[in-house]
Amino acid sequence: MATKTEIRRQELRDKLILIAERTIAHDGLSALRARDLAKDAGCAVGAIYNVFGDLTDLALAVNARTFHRLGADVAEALADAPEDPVEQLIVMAQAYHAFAAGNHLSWRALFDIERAPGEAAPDWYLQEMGQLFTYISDPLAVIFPGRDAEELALLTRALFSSVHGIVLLGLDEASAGVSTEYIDRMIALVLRQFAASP
Amino acid sequence: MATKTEIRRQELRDKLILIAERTIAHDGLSALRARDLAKDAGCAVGAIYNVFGDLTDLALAVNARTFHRLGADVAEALADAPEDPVEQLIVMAQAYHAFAAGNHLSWRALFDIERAPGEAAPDWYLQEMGQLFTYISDPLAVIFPGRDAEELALLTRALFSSVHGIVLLGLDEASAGVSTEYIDRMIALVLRQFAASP
DNA sequence: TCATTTCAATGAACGCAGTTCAATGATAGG
DNA sequence: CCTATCATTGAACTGCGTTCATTGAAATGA
Repeated sequence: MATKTEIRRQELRDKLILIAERTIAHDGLSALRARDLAKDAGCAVGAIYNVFGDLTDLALAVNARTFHRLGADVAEALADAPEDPVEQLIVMAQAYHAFAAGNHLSWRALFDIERAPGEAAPDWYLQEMGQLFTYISDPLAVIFPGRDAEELALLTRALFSSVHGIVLLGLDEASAGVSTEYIDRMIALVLRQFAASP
Repeated sequence: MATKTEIRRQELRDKLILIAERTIAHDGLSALRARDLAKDAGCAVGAIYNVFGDLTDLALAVNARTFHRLGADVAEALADAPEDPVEQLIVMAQAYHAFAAGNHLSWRALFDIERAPGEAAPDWYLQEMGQLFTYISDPLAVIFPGRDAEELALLTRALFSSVHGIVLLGLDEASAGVSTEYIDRMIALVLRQFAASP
């Protein structure tokens, strides 16, 4: 049964995630502080630890939502993309870039939580990642019909990592607002060049 | 004149950098603690702040040395590389990977110090980065003789970022020791494919 | 050489984090 | 309605980077 306590727990959980989401988006992961969180949520600091193991667990809950939004953005871009598989790759990669640029601090938080060495990635992470990889490998299979599954998987990972690297280093020095255009050009350059000779 | 005080200052500086280098290499940037440092160096905690503005300055001094070692490794690999420009790119990228894998925590520290938004990157960073970019753009100019300077610069940045991304995400899940081989294969795949149609 | 000034070295103390836990208060079951 | 249970509380604990009044050594000039 759903006891009164359980309901309050769930409500506090949701409220904390919402506040943490706002905090991370505005001021970054490092601005997530237990006392501020408690004040904003109208609860005691200890209450946070009844609902989350620690602040990292809360941040991971936020990351799960962020990753989900990211996946949705990429999926939407793919749905509106032309049929040409190379253009599909470019559109998705630029959607990835647009999300990272428009949600910079939230996106950074996705990678700024280091899990202990040897610890497996969370399930939702693998899930969403697998979805993204499918979006990529489908057009790749059209572009490179001769390659076997293992090579396609390697290509998929490699391309995702490449786009991620371009966006990561590009946004790092995006103090001037100039670089957004350059990042999109780099993405298109790499992907077009990459797919030019099947 | 070199006063006794200045000599002691310099000696302490060097000793602290050495200890910090060891600490970061063994246990990562987050293991750099003022009190441990002082104990290991045989000085008071306050003495650290006579020589470095704060612990970040010390970590940056370590990073400068790490980046220099990285540049030297890549340069050495390039010196031993065959004449074919594509192979040169691959050899350098794999040397980058080898350095990152063999100096994982030190290499991570290069990117884990976030500078304040709007703040320019340190001079030594731009210097070494420019050197690396030259190593890349030279073979690229041979592979793509038709492209103009701006496009070559963009290609250079894009390729560096791509390799960086492949190594970064690859090493992240290198809990199992399997992935080293996969990372090298992804690098070769991307670079060969990229350079296949000039 | 010695007196005096100057400035480096010290480490206890400060502020600010995350996290804990004994005391308190509300809730669920009889 | 009573009572056992368990959630909630916030002061206290720990550990961190950093500071600063005090101490002591080094440089300076007579």
